[in-house]
Amino acid sequence: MFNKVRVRFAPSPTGGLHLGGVRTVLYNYLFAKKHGGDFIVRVEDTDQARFVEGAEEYIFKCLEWCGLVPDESVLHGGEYAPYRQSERKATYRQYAEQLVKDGYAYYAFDTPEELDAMRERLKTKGSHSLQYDHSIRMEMNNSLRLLPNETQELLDRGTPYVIRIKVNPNEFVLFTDMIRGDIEFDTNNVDDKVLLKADGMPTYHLAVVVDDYLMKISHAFRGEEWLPSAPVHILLWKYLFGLDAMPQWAHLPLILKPDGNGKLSKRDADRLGFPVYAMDWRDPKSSELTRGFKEIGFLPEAFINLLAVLGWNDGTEQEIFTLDELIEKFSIDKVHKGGAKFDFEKAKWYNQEWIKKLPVTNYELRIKEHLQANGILNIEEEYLLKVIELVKDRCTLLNDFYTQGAFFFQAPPTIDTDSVKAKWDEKKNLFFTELVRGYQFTPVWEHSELEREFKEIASANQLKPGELMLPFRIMLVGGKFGPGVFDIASMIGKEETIRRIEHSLSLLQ
RNA sequence: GCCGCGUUGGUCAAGGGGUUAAGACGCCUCCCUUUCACGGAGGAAUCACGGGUUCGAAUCCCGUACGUGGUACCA
Repeated sequence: MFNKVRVRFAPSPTGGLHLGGVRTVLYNYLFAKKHGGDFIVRVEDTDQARFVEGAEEYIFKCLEWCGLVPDESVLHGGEYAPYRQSERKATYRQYAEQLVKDGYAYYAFDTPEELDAMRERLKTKGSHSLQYDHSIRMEMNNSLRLLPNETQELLDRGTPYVIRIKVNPNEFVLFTDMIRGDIEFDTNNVDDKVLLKADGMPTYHLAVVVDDYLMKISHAFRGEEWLPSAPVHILLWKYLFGLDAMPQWAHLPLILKPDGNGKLSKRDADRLGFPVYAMDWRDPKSSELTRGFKEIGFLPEAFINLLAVLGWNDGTEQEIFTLDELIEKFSIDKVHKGGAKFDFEKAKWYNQEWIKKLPVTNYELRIKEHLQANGILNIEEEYLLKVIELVKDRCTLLNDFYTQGAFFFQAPPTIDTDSVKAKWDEKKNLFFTELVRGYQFTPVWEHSELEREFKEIASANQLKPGELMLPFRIMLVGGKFGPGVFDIASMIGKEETIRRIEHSLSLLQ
């Protein structure tokens, strides 16, 4: 009988939720749901210096938007509460002390200045490593070097200290990563990481192991940037709970910036003009706003979809997946080892596909919001639906519905008369004057009737419809884009059509 | 510097000893369309490099290069 699958996403509430973070959530979620397991969100707020107001609520809002609902979290409750590490502070100390007692960890009293000095010393000595490790620890101010009574005295005096893991040299730490296979670390290269900070908070290293144990996590997914510290975690598992209880690890590939190299960061987004955060994030200190995928006009279905296939595919040609399909088809051994460069063009393509795939009613409200945000009020439901149907093929983002459809609601603010002027003459002027007169008496204001009449007046004036269509379009739309002209005319109605023709005519005088 | 991980077209990628090395995005050409899109047809890679192993390697092994991550009382 296997233990129940339990996975966790462990964000630290320090700012916007990065794309890579959402993908980590997604893979966690897919894996859990595929195996009938639980998806837990645990807030890793052990660094009080980096705490950011509102970041936690923001993360949950992003997850909600994405449709990735946790089974247990600070918000959703659960039997392993609390799910906020700052509220579990006392627990970690207990385990840290236990490690000291068992000889796997020690107290270190070195001040930050002393640590700097130590690194400086090693640097000038030409050392390969500047780490606080087995090679240097007997020269430092810690309970390993000090006599027991000296240590006790420092402790009694309330000297600030940290607890560090004692990594033995000349050993090999081996483990099997679900994505990368067997990985081996030489403990000579592993440093004595701080487990418990001077403020009594655990570092990530201690907290992740303790909580994964206490919360019965079965599989641990995290970014590749954690790989180098994996041996510390494995050692901790060995010393504290035994390797048998340890979850299986999976280190996910990174999402790289599209140009150059390196991890995709918020800076790149600003530079290249696309978002990296799931939703808008406003920094409470600087009040600087960083745009999110949601607000820029992405559908959550598309966002999830494009993230899922950035580093994973099911081996077939399928590219469009619903969440349910992803749950069904996801498998960890199809996840790539190498990082993937993020391609915003392809991201937009996914959104476009989802706009086409989803029923309009799914996102109609969001389009309405975009229109309203741009000053188009008084939107009638039925009319909006027709507009959406007419322009959706040319929209990749939700706010494209404004640029592609605004003229259905209001006269274009500018008319591209330059595109007309070159071939404009009195004959055409006359044609449109007659068209206005004709349209005034059109009995049925409808596509085919309008087109029939248009062509009739054209041939009466010995003009080809072809050379009149573009001017007509520009009069109604303002530029060279949009659906069929007669569709537009029939939509905006007789009065408005005539008004726009006359307005353009006056501009062309 | 040291340690780890990675490397198939511009990008995402299939492919795991014998293939004309899929497909998608983007780009270009053409068709459709009296606009723009949508849609359709086509064009562009010998798999980082060098050695092996093998009758045969993008696929296995070893080096090198390059990239990337870590090297904090941050996660």
